[in-house]
Amino acid sequence: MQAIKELDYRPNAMAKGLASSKTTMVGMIVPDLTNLYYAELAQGIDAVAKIYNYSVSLAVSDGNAKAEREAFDTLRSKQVDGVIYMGSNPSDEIMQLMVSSSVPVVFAGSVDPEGKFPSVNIDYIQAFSEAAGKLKENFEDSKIALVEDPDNSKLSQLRRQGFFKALPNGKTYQAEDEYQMGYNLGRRLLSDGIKAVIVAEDATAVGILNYVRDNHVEVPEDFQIISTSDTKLVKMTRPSISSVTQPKFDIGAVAMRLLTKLMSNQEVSDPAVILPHEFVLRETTK
Amino acid sequence: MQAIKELDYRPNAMAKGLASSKTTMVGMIVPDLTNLYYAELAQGIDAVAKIYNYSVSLAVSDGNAKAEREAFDTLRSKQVDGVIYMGSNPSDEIMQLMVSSSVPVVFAGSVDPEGKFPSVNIDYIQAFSEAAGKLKENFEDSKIALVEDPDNSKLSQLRRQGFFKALPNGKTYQAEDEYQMGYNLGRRLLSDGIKAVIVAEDATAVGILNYVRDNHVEVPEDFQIISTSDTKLVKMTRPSISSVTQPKFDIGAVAMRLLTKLMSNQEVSDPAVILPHEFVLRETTK
DNA sequence: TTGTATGCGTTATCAA
DNA sequence: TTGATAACGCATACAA
Repeated sequence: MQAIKELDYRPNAMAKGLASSKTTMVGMIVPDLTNLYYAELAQGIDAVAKIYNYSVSLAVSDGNAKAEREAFDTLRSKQVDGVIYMGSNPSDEIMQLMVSSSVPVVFAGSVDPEGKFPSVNIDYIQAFSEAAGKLKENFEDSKIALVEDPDNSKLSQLRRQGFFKALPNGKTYQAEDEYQMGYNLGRRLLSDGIKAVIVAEDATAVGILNYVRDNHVEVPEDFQIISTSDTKLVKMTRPSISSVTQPKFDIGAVAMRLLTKLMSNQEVSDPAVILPHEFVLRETTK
Repeated sequence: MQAIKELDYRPNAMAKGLASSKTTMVGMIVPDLTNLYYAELAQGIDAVAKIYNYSVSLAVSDGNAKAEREAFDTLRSKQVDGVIYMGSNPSDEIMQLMVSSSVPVVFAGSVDPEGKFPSVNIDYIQAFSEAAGKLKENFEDSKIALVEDPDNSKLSQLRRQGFFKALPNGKTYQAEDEYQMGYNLGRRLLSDGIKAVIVAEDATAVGILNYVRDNHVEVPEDFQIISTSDTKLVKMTRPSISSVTQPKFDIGAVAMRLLTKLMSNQEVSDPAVILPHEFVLRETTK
């Protein structure tokens, strides 16, 4: 203890890792850090990683299959003890890699299409069904649309399932998760006579809102919007956007906690954790 | 090559690291991932880290001295080959740790108070002076305010220096980098008769804008706003916010590139890189 | 060029 | 309980 002070000794993590075959490092695969949804998940992940003394190795996947694969590969070569996967549409390729890799994986705010991995999510079907229900009161089905990712991911399917459960005759539109894509879509929505939308991604929702407002349509009088991630964004617009809320920080935190259990071979009672969502009424609905 | 395929052999990064005393891992200290300014820097960092085959180990510092210290400590124990520091106000503590640690450090979008480390930034004095100049045309000095972080960091000093260079009789207000803090400050600004503000942080700027608008003040007619980070946020508000633009992705990228040079002991010609900024006129100024 | 031993800083094993 | 020693998987230096 004396010497440890005097020499400012610090254990060498690599030697430790080599000998114990544990790195106390987890990989975090994330599509895009500038997407606030994932950023907030990441904060939750980081927070509990700290508590359990894990470092987190970042791997931005851009949501494309190749980068995703490479991200997972470098994580593996780094001998991470586990990985948190985020992404709306995991490629078949990475799914295969993951199942065959033997490192524990948990999905955070992302749905595993085959249900092979533990995951933490909200009940998307229920959430989208409820959101659709709010709009049903004011408009006929055919005037209400779901704006979803162009991918045909399991997540998209769940959202659609919930949406159609409440609105069997609702419409669907595709737009990538970008502000400008939403803005561009606004034109089509208006010309198609759509009166209300549920939007899968916040940035897209803001884009739609701005297009609609820029074209002098009154919100919520003549057009209503419900967003479904409830990031900081939707509180910053005017009118502010009503939204399904998700406990994003907690989703990340619980996912990471789950992973720590897996990494220490503890039993996991329920591998598919569902956290509660809510609905916040703001100014784009009434 | 045959065997490498058959056995799906992957080199063990730890053994490699132990033997070569290189980890091909860099640490990234970031105050808050949900701050889009840092998120965009991080994307730039990650992009060139990939190119040079470095992994990046994430360490969220919350901008507080203790967490910052711990972040740096765990990075060191992980034997990272270098670290990218981000943060508006590095504590004395971490500065000391860094100088005494012998691992290469570069500051990205963050100013080193003592100029001891290589860094990548814009010319804050110039940028804030120019921004202030735009407002000077329309209002008298005493009606124009700089909204800055409450910390008295070197960065804040530079901003102030630029601001006062153009507006010797300008005012200053403090607000933490949060939407709500900006919103709250809005009240004081209006009651003090302020007519135009330059805001150091985007989220704060949006808060001010919304307060002002919510209280039926016309923007830009009766109140003008200039933001200075130009994150996605400022394009999403209505009116959209005029802003000093920063090449955030590039700042991160160049910082990481610089770090790779340092890590391979190459000479670095200019350790304090200044990247060009611009000004984008949007709807909160005229 | 190809092969062989030694060291990297720990953990883990086994003996004392 | 303590102490010595063999892995851990790769680099590196040296010998063949």
